[in-house]
Order: sequence, then structure tokens, then C-alpha cells
Amino acid sequence: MKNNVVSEQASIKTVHPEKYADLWDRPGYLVRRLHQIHIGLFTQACEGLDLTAVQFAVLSVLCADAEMDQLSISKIVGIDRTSGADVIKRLVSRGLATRERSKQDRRALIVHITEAGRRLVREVQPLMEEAQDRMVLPLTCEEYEVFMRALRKMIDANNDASRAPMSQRI
Amino acid sequence: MKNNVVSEQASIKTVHPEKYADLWDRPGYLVRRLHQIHIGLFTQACEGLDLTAVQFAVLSVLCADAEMDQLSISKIVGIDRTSGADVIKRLVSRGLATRERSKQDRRALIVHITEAGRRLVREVQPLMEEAQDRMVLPLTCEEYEVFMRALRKMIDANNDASRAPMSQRI
DNA sequence: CAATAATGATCAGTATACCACTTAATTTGC
DNA sequence: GCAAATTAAGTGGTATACTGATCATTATTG
Repeated sequence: MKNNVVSEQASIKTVHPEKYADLWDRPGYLVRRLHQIHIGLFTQACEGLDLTAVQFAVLSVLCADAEMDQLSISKIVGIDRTSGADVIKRLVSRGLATRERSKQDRRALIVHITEAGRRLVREVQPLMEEAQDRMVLPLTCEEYEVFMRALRKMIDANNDASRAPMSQRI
Repeated sequence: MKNNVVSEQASIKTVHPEKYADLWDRPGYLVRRLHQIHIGLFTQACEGLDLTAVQFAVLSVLCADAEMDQLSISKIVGIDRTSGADVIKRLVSRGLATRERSKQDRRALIVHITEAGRRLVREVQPLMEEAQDRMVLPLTCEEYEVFMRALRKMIDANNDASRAPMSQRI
């Protein structure tokens, strides 16, 4: 199976030796562009709420699981632990989350979402959905399905290429 | 045609009211993850060369067109003009590019790539291709084609959602 | 049980990536 | 022809996102 996929890919390369000549032929470039577009759509949808997409992802995770240490949150959200700590620090300073030392492991910081945090998540949830919808609006059902499957396959296969490998799925 | 696409998308929403419940069901989240993975693959491939993916994109553009002002470069690469100025400043300080006032428009800064810059682009080109290949390796030919088409459709349709709308294609 | 390894967090530093505001030069519109 | 609008850069600020180093605590192992 794996070999089959590899040989198919190799055949693309053989047939199209100049496949990455144009920026618009580079998947990595297009992914960066689309990422920025999604950030833009999310920010637009959350106008005035002063919440970033990553901050919302962290709050979403905290909503699902009552308490969790910083590193686990960072892994689930798929960001570096130092980025995660930065984001959580900002959430705490805004009163959307609290932090305290774990009794079991005194190295770990356990993060809790506050009631204000939960309220904000409930408020932003439909706005997040709107941003997602707007991004994928140009796609047909079939394209959407293939697109999502392709994303998941590439992320799964290259999980170790990023410093924040995703160990779990919420 | 546009209406047709919209109604197809709407039908997904009706059938799957909880389609964005899980992080792995959110296209924006997956795009962010894949973007980070591609950065990781590129950095890995360029081990020791101290060049980022965005820096290489800028140098690529400069290689294709001999001279260009900062704003045009930023637009083509798809980054904010201030980010572009930052990146170009670093390239200049490393001797990979030069900057000078335009004679025609004394507001504009014209950027040139140096011979050292061209040499670096030639050296990095195959490494960039390797990073692209590795990212899309898990995809079949058909998935790759649909994935690329989907990316282009979404970027085209939402071009104005990002502050750096792409006016041209190199 | 003590030396070692692994782990969770922090700090300092760098590189995007954006916004808001300002300055200077060019276009425009009357 | 000159005021007004536009445009290219610059400045200062914030938020990811990562690396490398360090520190404290916990786990392992000889």
C-alpha cells in the first residue's frame, strides 16, 4: 500500500520535472497562503472580541477537558510548548483561564478555564464555524471530502516534522 | 454555478450540524498544522543554510524578475508589506540582496538579488522540491490534483480576507 | 540509595505576520 | 496650479512559533 502510493507520486515527478517552477504550483506555498486567509477570516468574524484562532483552540480544549497541564494542551492544539505557555499566559491575564501547580507533579502547571472563558467560547463558536464555512465555500462536497482526507493523511504521515507532534485528538 | 456550489455546501451543514466539533474536523486547524509541518520539512531540508521558506520565496521572485520594489515583492509572495520589508532587510544584511531608491518614484525601494543570492537559490531549489515532495508523498495522484485545485479555489475566492491580496502570479 | 535520565516550565533570542500611525512623494481632481 | 487623495516606507506594538539553554522535579537504574 505504502509502496503503491510512493510509486504513484514518483511517476508525477517523472512526468512533470518542472512541477514547482511557479509559486502557485508549490503546495507548501499555497498552504501558507490559505493559513493566512483563514486567520484573516477568523479575525474578521471575531471583530472586536480580541481573540485569535490559537487562543480559541486552547479555550476549546479546556472546555472539553476540565483540567490539563500546559504541555498536554500544547500537544493537542499542535503548537510548541513555549508558544502554548505564551498563549495561556495571555488567557490567564485576561481572566479567561487560571493556572496552579499540580499536587501530584510539582513541575506541572494545571490550567483551568474560567466561567468568563466558557462564556466567550459559547459566543465565538458560531463565529468560528462561519469562518470555516467561508473558507471552504468554493469547494464542492466531493472536493471538500478529498481536501480534508488529504490534509489528515499528510499531517499523520509527517507528524514528527513539526516540533509539536499531536499525540491525541480531542 | 456559484449558487450551485453554495447550496451543495449548505447541504453538508444541514446533514452534519456538528461538523466542526473535533479539532480534526476543522479545515482551518488542519491547514495551520500542515503549514507548520511544511515549515519544519523545509527547515530540515535546508539544515545549516539558515534560510527560511519565506526568505526563499522572496529570493525566488527576485531571481525571476531582475528588479522590483518592496511592495510588489510582498504582494507576489503573499505577505504583509511590513513583513516583506523585514525579510528583505535580513536578506540585505546577509548580502543576498541590495536595496536602492527608485529614480522614477523616490518613495519606492528597488530590490536586487546579488550573485550570492542567485547561488543560494540554485543550491536550495532541489532542497525545496524535496520538502514539497515529502509533504505530499502520502497522496495519490488524484488526491494531489484535487488538493491543489481546492487550495487554489479557496485562495482565489478569499483573496481579500488576507491583508496581502495576490495581484500577480510569477 | 545515589547517580542519571527524563520531564515540565521558563527565559532569551530570532523570524514571521499583522495593525495603527506617521512621513514623504506622487497622482488626482477641480 | 494647488489642495486632496493616494501610495510606498518607516516606526512601534502585539501575537504566534520556534530554537537553545537552564532549572527544578520526578523517574529510572545500576
